[in-house]
Amino acid sequence: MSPQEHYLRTHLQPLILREYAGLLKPEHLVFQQTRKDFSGDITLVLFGPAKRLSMNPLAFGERTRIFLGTLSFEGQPLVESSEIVQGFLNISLSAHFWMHAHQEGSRPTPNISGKKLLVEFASPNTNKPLHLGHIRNILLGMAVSRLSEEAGDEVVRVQVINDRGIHICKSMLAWEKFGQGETPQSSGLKGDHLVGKYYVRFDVEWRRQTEERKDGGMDARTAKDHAPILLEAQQMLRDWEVGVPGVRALWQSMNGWVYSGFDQTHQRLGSFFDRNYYESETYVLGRDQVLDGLARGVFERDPDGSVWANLTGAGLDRKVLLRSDGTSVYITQDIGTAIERQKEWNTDEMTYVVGNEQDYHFKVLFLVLQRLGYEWASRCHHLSYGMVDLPSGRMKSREGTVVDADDLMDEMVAAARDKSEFSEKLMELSEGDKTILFNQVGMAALKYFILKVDPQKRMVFHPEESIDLQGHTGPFIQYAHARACAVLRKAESIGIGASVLATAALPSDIKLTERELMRQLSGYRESIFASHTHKNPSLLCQYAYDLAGLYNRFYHDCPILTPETTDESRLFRLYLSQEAARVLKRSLFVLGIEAPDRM
RNA sequence: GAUCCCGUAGCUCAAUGGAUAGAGCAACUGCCUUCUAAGCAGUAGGUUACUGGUUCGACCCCAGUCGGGAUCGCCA
Repeated sequence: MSPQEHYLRTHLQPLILREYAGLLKPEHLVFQQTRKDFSGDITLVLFGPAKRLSMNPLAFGERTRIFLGTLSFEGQPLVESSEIVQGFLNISLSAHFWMHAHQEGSRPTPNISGKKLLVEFASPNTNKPLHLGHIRNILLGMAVSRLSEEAGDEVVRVQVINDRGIHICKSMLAWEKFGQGETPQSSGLKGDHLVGKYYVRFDVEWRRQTEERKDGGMDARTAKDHAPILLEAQQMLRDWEVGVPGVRALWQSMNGWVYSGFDQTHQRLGSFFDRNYYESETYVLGRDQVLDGLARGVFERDPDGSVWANLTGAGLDRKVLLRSDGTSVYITQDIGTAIERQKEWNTDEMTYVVGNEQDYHFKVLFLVLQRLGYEWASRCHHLSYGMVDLPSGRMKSREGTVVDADDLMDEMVAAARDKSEFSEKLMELSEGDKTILFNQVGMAALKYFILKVDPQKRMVFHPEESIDLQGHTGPFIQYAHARACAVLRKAESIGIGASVLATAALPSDIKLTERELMRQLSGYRESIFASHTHKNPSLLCQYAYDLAGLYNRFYHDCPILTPETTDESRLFRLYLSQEAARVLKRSLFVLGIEAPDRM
């Protein structure tokens, strides 16, 4: 809740108790920011309360309006003006109040919540490099983590790396057959890309064999499912499982290449983990829990020996948990991992950042955990996000339309460089500093592009057009910040530094833009809170964009260091610049975006 | 077939059940000899897929229809 709303609610309480006791409660009041076309800061919607009181909205509004007129804030009238328009009470609060409110609301909650959350994200396979889909996942995971931290929680970041299975065997086999000993060192290829190359190579060979056999008269299904290279890969998986030393050694070295590649990508993205889980270690987990559940009658066993959870009562299907041969399936492992992790970290909440194609899987998983009697299952949350599509539809590795994460970052950074490499403003920067800057700007464009969209929704990425550095973008917000920094630098150079700014006070007269800037600043904490509770970074994106836009307008409307500006206004405007810069930088930080001082 | 998600300007996206549905891109018009023009100001662009319903009020909630996507494996 914003400071202004909180203040009004609190101070309207006496009126409510006195006049409307029993009929109206403070929570029945609905406030919203006043729309642009009307004058006012905050608006009380009159319809709801009026209805509860069986009153005319106008009458209720007028009585409230008069009461508000009697309120004071630190010895001065709280309300500057107010008017009722069509069932809305528009209230302008005093500049004096805004001076207080923006300081109050623009800082994160000071106290630690004591809550510990676990966020699982990224969770790649080790047979190919990361792509745009992973980027969305990772950025969401990092952003919700930071949001939680900003809201006062402790966060544990983890990922589960799918390092075993037929997919990695395919890469390994193809490398053995066609690789001629190629390594990242020998070829200069990034490790994950090298392994991905052999995954593709496998597929090419597999298709070749399939076609060859189809031409030989075999039916398509058999040709594909019994192609020699696939059989070899399956044999390799069996060898891996029993621990054949050669296979294990190759597996370790190829996975090692992939991890060093992933590390580079994560470093550029600014993502990190407190703990990695490897499926090669966790895939055996969960079996015991399932058997235990079976013994307790939570699950049922079919005649063929397979074990099932019957979820039909909850509107879902029956779900197999153990195969008839007693081995685990995917969800078995997830059950085991969740339980293990809860033991290890004892968190208050677990969030899984996973694409919405697994919505059903997580419904089942949480329900099964609940049936097993784990009360914390109700605090598990699937942060489901939509796919990133291309204009042509879904990315398909078969058709080579997958947007590679590293390539994409390179392109964004190159676009940032193209835009301003020869800009006069950056003349004094060294080449090294420019490189850092263009990285910051390019990555900001990419991250903001992803994060500004509601996670739940599918989004479309245009390879050419989406590389945008103007308008509703990350660089726009960075730019507002850099602008403010430039003013502050200049001020400092003429002797108005931070210590002087600390003495800034409200001038006798302020412009609308200055007031709006204070109002926007006052909404920071509320924005963090909303983004955090809804696990939706796009809300914070919108907030930061609005703040940046407002600062740009302020910058345009309110000259600061010019002679005609009075001393008190100059000081105040510098102070507002400092505050805007601070909150912009903080917002960007939570979103995982850097805020350069000049650009 | 069943279930879930989505459908808003030419394009990409906003809008706790509240006022005349907002931004950006693309198009067009202005604004740099003055603190950063990656900016500011403006023009144009809409039957919120469609049909009903709920109510003081619906892009939002409910029912149905149409379109797009996903899931429903002893795959992961």
